Amino acid sequence: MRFFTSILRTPLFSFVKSISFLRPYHNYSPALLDKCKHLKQLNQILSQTIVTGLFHSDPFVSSKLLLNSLSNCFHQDDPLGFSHTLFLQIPKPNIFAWNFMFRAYSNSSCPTECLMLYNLMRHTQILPDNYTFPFILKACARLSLLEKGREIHAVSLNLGLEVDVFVQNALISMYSLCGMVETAHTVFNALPVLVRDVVSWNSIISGCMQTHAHYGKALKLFGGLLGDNNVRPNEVSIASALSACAKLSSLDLGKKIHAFMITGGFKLDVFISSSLVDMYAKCGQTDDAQNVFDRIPDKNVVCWTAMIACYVQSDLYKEAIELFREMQLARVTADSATVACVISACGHLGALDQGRWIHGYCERKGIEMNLSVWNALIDMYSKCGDLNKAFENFHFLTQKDVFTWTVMITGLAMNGESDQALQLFSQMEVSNSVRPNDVTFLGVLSACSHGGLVEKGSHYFEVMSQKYNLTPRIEHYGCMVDLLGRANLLVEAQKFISAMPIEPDVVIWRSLLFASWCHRNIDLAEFAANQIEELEPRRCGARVLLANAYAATSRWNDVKRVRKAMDEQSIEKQPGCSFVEVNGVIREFLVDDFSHGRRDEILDIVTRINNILQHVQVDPDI
DNA sequence: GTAGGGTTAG
Repeated sequence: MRFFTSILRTPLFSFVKSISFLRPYHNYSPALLDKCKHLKQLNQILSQTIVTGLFHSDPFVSSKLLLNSLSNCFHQDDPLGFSHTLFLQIPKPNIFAWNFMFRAYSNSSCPTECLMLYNLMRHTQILPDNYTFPFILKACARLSLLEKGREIHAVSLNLGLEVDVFVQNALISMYSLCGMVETAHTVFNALPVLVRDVVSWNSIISGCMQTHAHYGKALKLFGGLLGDNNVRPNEVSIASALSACAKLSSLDLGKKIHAFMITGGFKLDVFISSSLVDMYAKCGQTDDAQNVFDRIPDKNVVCWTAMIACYVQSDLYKEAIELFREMQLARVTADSATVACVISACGHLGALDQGRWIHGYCERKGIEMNLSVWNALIDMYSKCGDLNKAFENFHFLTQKDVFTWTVMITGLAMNGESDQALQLFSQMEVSNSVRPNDVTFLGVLSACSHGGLVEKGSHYFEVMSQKYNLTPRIEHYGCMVDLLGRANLLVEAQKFISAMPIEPDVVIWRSLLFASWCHRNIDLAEFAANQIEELEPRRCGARVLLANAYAATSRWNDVKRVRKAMDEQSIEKQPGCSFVEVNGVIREFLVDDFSHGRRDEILDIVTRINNILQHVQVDPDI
């Protein structure tokens, strides 16, 4: 192909062009071109049209050839290069040829090229038409070029396209993707009711969803679409509405839309099914998500990822990794969204070997390493205790977002590096590129708590609301109680709880109970345990801690009393549980659980597994 | 022309 591309630029090409009038025209056949699926065939036809002169004299022929090369996309590394060269050889491309190029570039990885070509066209006699504008506006939207978009809008008005529904729909999308939802609404409202179609509705709905997170507004608009007698919603409308329900965790409405879909005879395609899986997942309905997922016949990467993400969101990390494995066996290649979820699962399990393997998998499979993946990796390495590797990746990133800073700060805090965590937070503030959010402050406060830095903690608690206008959530109050409690400031901790503007939950009382136990304050421990019992009468955690507190002060009768009460109410102690990675295999261990064998037996099994693994050739991607 | 999945958390 490269050979041919270069031919187009050579003097030989000009020579053939100049003698082409000598040849007859009858070799070209449009029907033949429609069937052409290989570069070699296209080259043959193209050569014929050049030799016969048709390529340069008949705009229909050159446009048809261009369209064929674009739709076949012959070269994977540079999918549009060949077509672009071909296009430049057309002496006076008609509007069809221009629009083919605009369409291709507006969907490509370099939409800028679309605008460059548009500028080129504006220097010719050819005027844009109603097909041109949607492509150019899409390129503006993808590049967030609001001013350029406005300019194009003005040109379209000059050409009298204010009631063309294709152009208006593209304007709605462009304005909302450029952050101008209000203007998008103005365009939508200005469309005569009989002109509006389902794409107009879908465009304004997804506009509300994408950049400004106006999920409630999106659902109201979906209601408006249902009430529009001239338009019937389609699969795109349903997918957007489900996505809004997912974002709002609105299970009732999500179920209603699911029912509406079934009764309305909508096609349950892989797109809608993925939205359904996600909706049930975000509403905490793992079983329903699983049911929908199991029934999807041709599962693609998106629905696999939606289900893996569902497991991660429900803290089912082992299941998430297992499903990823099944996805490998189904020969579906993961993408950046999938690996971000799976890496997160590895982090939560402390599965460093698996996490490293997935890092390598990304490199082997050429998965796009976007910021979400790097953030998940940094988080995974620090959760697994490999702070050096986490830092190495953190420093490697030239662009950092609020997740990047937050995972690193939190990672340092949880590894006991409080001073370093606070230093990094200062760096974040100085860099002034990213604004910390409420989760960043959870990291900062937990660093203070683990380092016993009471004054600093109180300072940052103030900074959070006063400087950054962030309202502390129950989690932040929890950090503060933990901070005061660990520092043996039990009275202050109790006062702090009383002064909280929100009702304390069990986690707050558990922190106080734990601190009271550590510092042997039995009265306060009893008080906190009572509070927990009121909130969670069937759970045993508080009583176990209280019994431990009595034991720590040798109050054996009280220990017996608490244990007896637990027995009488048939409340059993929940066994502690932890995950251990043995040569990349995640094993779950419970306290007093010998299902994996006794210690020497476990070691024996581990040795045997190691021996087997040494002699087995495992496909590294399965 | 419009559509689905992702990273941080006491």
